[in-house]
Amino acid sequence: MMDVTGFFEKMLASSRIFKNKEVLRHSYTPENLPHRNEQIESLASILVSALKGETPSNVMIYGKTGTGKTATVRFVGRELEKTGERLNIPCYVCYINCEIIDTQYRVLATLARMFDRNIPMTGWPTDQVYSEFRMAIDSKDQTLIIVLDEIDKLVRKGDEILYNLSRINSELDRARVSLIGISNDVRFTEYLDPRVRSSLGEEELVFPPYDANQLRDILAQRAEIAFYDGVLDDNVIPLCSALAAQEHGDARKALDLLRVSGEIAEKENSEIVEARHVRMAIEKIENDHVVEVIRTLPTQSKLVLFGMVLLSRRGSREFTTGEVYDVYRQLCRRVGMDILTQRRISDLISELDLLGIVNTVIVSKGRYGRTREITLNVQRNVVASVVLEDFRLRSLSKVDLQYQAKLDSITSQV
DNA sequence: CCTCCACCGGAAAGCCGGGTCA
DNA sequence: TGACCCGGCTTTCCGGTGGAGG
Repeated sequence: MMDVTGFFEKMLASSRIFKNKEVLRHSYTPENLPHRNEQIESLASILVSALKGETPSNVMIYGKTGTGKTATVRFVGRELEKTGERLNIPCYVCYINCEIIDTQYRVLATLARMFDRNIPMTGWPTDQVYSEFRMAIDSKDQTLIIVLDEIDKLVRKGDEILYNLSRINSELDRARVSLIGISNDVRFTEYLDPRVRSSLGEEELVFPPYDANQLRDILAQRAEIAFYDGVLDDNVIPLCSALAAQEHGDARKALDLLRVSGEIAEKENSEIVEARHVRMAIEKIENDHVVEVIRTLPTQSKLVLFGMVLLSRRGSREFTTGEVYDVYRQLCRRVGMDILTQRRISDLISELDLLGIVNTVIVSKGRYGRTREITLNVQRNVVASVVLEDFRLRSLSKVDLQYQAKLDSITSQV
């Protein structure tokens, strides 16, 4: 039997990089938020009504991912609750992520459960859940701030819930409710009932992306807690910030980059994190992303992609829609899948282009027609190994080489 | 200058699984 | 429960096209 305790201790002791890695995760809400004072103050000035026993206006918050929307709301919400407690004025902030809780029923059930009501996962009429929730909160004089993060995800399934929540105050005697909606899509309100839209958008806050300098401050602040002193090379944080700033000023990406850089350094038992680790991290993140994208592709698209891998192993790097379609058809027969039309495959290829997995250019070869010229944009072996994970395509791995020979003989004849 | 290749890409309709409503 | 609807995927049909070769 292995000495497990010693094993873990050894691993822990060998980590000379991270002091507290949790700080670099998205879920962490820091003690203060650099470069968000303006937004914090605006939000606080709206929510302060709650401490005066009034109903705060509803707020819509817009901003791209990684601009600190959620962190700011969490932060201000926490301060509000703390202050309320101190002054003995009950204020509660209910945070709901609509990407996970994405139906009217589940939102109401989750809210009601926060007030200790027992609601079954499913089965009750929605009205009943609603009134259960209403009674739960109306039991005493209090202010409730309901935060609906990623609210656009909820709206796709109908705005009834928003309508109900936005007019709930008229059915309450003692409690007060106000809503905060968070969205990264500015246009989502277009699909709303005008009444809901105006009620929800009483106040609006916009979170601009961070620039490189701001990101640097954010990273520096977190790095201090996350890393041991002196393990970060001086140019690591500027590099991470600059790279993330190029890419839409997303603080989440910057933090990921920093964390992965540290993980890589740790794995290779390096004493310090250097610029080269950051560059490796970019590659790893990029690669993981590509793998994930390919993995979640429909099987048909994977087959098309696999055909492209085979084609690209041949002499020339680029190939046409027609060539891809021919190979694709043969692969379909091999694995016993339905053959889609060329029109459809053409669309699948466009999607792959959009995803950045391939590059396509429409070229005219005069007499020999007009077609897309396609090049693979990712490593062949990565594509092949991920595609072959698909259980319907397993049989291809054996076929691969013989097939390659056959393909070569066909193309050499032409 | 015209032809004609090999495909592009829009429009519309069919199919299918899932959800809704009376 | 069955009628109905919806959205995603796919097929069918078809007009459109840049440029090598005649």
